[in-house]
Amino acid sequence: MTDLEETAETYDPSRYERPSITVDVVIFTLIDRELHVLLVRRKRWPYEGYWAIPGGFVQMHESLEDAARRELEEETGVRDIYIEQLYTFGDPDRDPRTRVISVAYFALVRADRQRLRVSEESLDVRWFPVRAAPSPLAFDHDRILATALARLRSKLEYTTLAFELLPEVFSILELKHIYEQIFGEKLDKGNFYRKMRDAGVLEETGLLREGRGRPTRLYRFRRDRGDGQFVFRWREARVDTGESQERG
Amino acid sequence: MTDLEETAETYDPSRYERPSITVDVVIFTLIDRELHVLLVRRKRWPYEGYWAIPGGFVQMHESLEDAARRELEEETGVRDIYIEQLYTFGDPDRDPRTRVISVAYFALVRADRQRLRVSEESLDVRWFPVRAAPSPLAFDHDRILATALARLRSKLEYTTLAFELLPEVFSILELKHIYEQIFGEKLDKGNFYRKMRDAGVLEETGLLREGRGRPTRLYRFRRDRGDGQFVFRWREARVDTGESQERG
DNA sequence: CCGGGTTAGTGTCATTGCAACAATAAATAT
DNA sequence: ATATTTATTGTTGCAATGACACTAACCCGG
Repeated sequence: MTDLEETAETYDPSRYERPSITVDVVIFTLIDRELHVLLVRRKRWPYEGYWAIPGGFVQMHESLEDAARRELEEETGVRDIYIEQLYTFGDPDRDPRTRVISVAYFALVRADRQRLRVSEESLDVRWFPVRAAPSPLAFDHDRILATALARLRSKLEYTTLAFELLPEVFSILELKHIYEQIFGEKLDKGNFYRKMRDAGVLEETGLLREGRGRPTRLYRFRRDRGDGQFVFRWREARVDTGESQERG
Repeated sequence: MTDLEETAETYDPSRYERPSITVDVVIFTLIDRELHVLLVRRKRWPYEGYWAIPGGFVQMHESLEDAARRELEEETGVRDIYIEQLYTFGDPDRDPRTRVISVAYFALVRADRQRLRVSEESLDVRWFPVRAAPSPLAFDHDRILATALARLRSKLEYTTLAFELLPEVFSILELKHIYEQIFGEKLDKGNFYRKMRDAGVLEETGLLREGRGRPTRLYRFRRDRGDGQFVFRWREARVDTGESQERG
């Protein structure tokens, strides 16, 4: 029942008709304090000319996450970033050519690390503000994008994920801006300060940034902490991070 | 880059070497007030004689969830239950025969619905108490089981999932027992009562169950509510529900 | 019929977390 | 100087929670 059932001798991989497997990677970043997503414009049928989430085939020797990282690097030139598996989309008719099952990943890139590189396989590659992304996207990619956004929102509440979107050094109010952007609601300045200070995940750099008003203290994210008891919670509502099911 | 790149004419599915795709389903239920998981004993190489999580091939025409439900029914005869996608496991060497990618699902069956049916494809099929499950399991199934348990624990905190493990009609203290079992810690009787009563997801049946002491009031789960603002939270700690990443 | 055992269910209260919002601090622009 | 802008800290009241003590309803044995 489990997995394949042949013995070593009788097993023949070509006996079964098999779906194709791709990984698609939803990459978010922050540009001009706004959340952006990376899309590529398709060169060929089907959905020629449509924008799509970058992705590609899983090769036989690499793990799924390796495949996602490889595709990501081929697409953007960025490495060593935050990435996690999102959901696997496998409706029989999501691709008109053949059965294609896509393991979707979800990635965050730092604002100061963008070195976008256009691939030869597509017409164009661009960052879109998530609020102004083209629609519809190719295949079921609208749904994948929506799932990624839900996951992002959900995890912001109880992880330290927001820091992955910021540059090395940042101010508390820049961090607050991210939360507001992604939650789509205003947060109280004072309460935000307190919560962040007390969370113990910020390291003071001693740096100041001059501006129109009082200069801002700049902080660094303490990676050593954070992956522990850390829980933000800004409101009661919970959104599903997975799909049908979860909110988890 | 996204998905396949051939045109209609040049596309040839056999051009690429492809992994095999299976679904594995981790099924939990409650027997004698204890959490159990369904395992099957393998008949053939590899891992002959080892216990494994039930699963099987995805057919070309069916969705992943349909595949999971079909396998589940073939294995247990149970239908119309709670099921959700868990995680996709795809390490290149997780199966010694060939590359096999497994989309794992996570299911809960009601205690009063078990009609276990042994399949012909395996030596045995049995419910194991999760605390006393055989180890190691076949393939990477220990890891899959651990992931499912983490997801279960996590979702109990903010969903109404616990009810899926109970019979139609139950007492509040039975519900409390589930939480205690799965969280592995004692909960306060009084606080539990209040929380459940105020959550607005219980419907009084008027029924009583006689026992040694004072009779218990029996309740029904209000499916109409629940999938809304409903949030239980019994402690601060959060565990990841996915894998590397989540808790979501 | 009375008191102890057992399980079910309610009340009380002090602590904590958090949100609203007011106040102060440190710079720039005119 | 004084207004303006942005940053940071204080105060306060409410609501959720946890610890724990208490009451309720049944059985049973004398």
